[in-house]
Amino acid sequence: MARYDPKTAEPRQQARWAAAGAFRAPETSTGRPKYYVLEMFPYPSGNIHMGHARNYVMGDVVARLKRAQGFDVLHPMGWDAFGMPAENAAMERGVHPGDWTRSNIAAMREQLKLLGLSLDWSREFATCEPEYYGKQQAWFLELFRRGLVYRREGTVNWDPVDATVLANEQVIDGRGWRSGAVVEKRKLNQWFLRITDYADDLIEGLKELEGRWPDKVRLMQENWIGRSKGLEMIWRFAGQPPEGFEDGITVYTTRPDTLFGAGFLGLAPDHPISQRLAAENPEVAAFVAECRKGGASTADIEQAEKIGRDTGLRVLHPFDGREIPVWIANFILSDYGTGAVFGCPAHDQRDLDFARKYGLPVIPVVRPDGAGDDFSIGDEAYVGPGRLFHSDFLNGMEVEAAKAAAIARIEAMGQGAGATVYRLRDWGVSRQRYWGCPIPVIHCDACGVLPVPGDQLPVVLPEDVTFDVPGNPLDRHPTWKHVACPDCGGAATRETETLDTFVDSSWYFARFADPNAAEPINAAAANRWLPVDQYIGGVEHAVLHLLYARFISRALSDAGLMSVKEPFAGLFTQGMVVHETYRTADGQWVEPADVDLTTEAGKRSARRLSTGEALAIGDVEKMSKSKKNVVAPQEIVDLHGVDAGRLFVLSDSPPERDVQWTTGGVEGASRFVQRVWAEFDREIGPGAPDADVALRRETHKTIKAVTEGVEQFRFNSAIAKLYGFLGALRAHESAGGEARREALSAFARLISPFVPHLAEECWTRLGEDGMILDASWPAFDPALAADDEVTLPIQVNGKRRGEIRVARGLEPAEVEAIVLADSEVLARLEGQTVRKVVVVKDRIVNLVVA
RNA sequence: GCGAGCGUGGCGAAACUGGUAGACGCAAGGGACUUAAAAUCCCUCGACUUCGGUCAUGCGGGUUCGACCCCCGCCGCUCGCACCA
Repeated sequence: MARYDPKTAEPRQQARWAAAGAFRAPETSTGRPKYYVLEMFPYPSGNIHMGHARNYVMGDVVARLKRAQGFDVLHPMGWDAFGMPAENAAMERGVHPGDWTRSNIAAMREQLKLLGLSLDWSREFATCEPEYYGKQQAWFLELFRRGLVYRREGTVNWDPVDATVLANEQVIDGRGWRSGAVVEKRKLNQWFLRITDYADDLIEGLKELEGRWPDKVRLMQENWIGRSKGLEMIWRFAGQPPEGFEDGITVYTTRPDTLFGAGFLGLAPDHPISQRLAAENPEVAAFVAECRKGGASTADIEQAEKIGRDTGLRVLHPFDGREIPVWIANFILSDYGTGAVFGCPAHDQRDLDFARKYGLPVIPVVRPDGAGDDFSIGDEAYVGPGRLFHSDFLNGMEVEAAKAAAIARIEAMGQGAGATVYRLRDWGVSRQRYWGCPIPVIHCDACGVLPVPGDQLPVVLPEDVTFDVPGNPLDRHPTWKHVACPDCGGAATRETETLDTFVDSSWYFARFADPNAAEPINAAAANRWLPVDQYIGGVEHAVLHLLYARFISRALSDAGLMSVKEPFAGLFTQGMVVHETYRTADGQWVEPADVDLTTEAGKRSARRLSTGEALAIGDVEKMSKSKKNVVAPQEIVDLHGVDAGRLFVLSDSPPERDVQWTTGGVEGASRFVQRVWAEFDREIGPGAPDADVALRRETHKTIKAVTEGVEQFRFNSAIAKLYGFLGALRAHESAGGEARREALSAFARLISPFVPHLAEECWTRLGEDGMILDASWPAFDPALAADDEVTLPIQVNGKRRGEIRVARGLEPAEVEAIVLADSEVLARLEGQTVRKVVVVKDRIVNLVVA
């Protein structure tokens, strides 16, 4: 009996698949239903790690299942190839970002191909090539014409050392992640995409995704968009208004019911009125500067004390005419609502803290049921339900009714209207960087901002750039930006900013439908393949990529480029691959390949193979180069074969959870591979009636369980069933003939999504001519998948006291009769009276005794 | 602070809709084969036990014939958002 040798079998099968062009998705419909499986495409950092591998293997399992179930499957791969690391490499090592990126792609493509994934490589593309980003420029200009792209001044994170804008994620504790410099807030003219136009639609769309997207991700998106309903109203000045603000101060509130409790009006330090006052009064200017000093990091905000300054301005309460003081306060956000609030200290904790500090009035206007007129506020604002009091025409109403009444009154007075506001901001897409998609516009002093004419697209990045000084290489390039104005022909300049790389990944799934189309999106192909039926990736993109892609799909659909607004019908967010960490006494990290683990008296210890020194076993953490706790796919392929690695990353934990990589675990998977082969390598005997029937039952049960497991993303459970089935094959070793043949045929097909190379070898061993890839998914016979006898546990007062075997489907009354006549059961009861018998069909019997 | 999720053997975990808790794997222990080792195969493996059982799914209550599962209150961990008016 020959051992199974993955080293020869795996390349053999991969060559077979490649020769057959097996994974090319059909260009035209075959009449079979379509299925689009996609994993979030990788950034070409240079190496495929186990986290990537697990992600793609999950997609591969789905792709192979769907193919076997008779779908036309599209399962493509590409590269999210623009971005900062390539420029960092250029700065640190003098290599061109394009060369660095393309050689990384080549290396990673080779590593990926080791995994035996059923990918349609004919559709591969990288977003850094003009063939892709040129099409992106084309649709960008279409959105520009439709008013979804605009330019305005916005506040950005500016890194003064690298001389570039940083995304929020790249600011860590107020410092640039690369330079370590304290990040400044700067106002810059920036390009924005009008994602807020789609805020409602993006929320509404989430409802349709219920059940196919994780609740968590839908909730995160909903919270990120942050829709809230309330009242926007004007407070008129008492006395002389400041120049230019004659109308009053507009505030937004979600608690118009508490208007009678107003204690002050608060302005953000950046509010135009604050700015105006600061310009006139150095003391106010000093205060505003003080507010800004706090720093933008979350920790700073948490620590920051509430500070404020009375402006001396007074506004009139719309209902009772009281004069209300106007303060500038550091805790009011300039970019939410209107940047101004009315403070109701009795019913808002922040307002209460502020009012107590500065001696402002605290007027309770909502009291809980049962509280009297003396209901007052201590250190805690009352935010619960109740009825209004101290509130004139609102008195006695419940909160919701009072909100509606207050809004109606303000509307009738012409001082405001009900309003909906969002937390979501428009998407700032400008980056002062080289390695990105050039924004295809031209600035002309005479004609303004103009789109690059269609026949001049793509606007291609210049190759000859330098990275020896900080800042944007495009901006200092000697010739690239100087062009003739497309309108007047005069001297003009190109936009030197590039697009946020999240734009690149917001439509690639549509480009995969036809990656060579002349137009950005081949509508017919996109409409045929989209939406992506199953999208798989990390949860870290819950509100970034996944929100942007939903927005861009809507915008492109509205622009007529395709007609699928919701790009990802199903989403699965997978967990990471984590590994123990090891370090030497002097704190150096040691890679797992150099570690020898032993267990003695239940205590695990680690030694460094190369030096023999003792190592400390550290926490289990996400695999990372810095902690050296990485395992390269190549290592696993060399040691155990890729099938064992594929099996292990899916078998040990549920796919949404992190999986801990252990050598023991892969060895276990490798043993399974060997045992499966050994089972297929045995001759099929004549059989024995009892064993044949028993094996057939196991076969059909397994088909049912594994199919359901894979379809529901319970890969670990499905694999456990497959392990169990191998046990059944061995337990019923006398089974033979058709029963065994049926069992092995089903087994080979059931394991094929997980260990496709082994499955092909087994298929051939069974005497099949074709590839298992072309075999259909096994079907189960429901009658065989269920036993005809069941074991019913017998409980007495809820404790298990015995069991009986009865025919499946036996009616409760009959079961009851059998149980009550059972001598063992009667002996158990010791003469106690049975007061009640609970029988759940095919499940359990419970006797309730006195 | 707000929101969401999780908590089960030495470890990763299973348990469909409230119905035999711990499937499957890892580690460990014992045995077979071997001159020996590796590999392979077989057995044991939640705790306690007077071997009848008893106790066990973070803790404390509750609902139910019956609770890992539902409800209430705690504790712990993870993630997201964070002065959002």
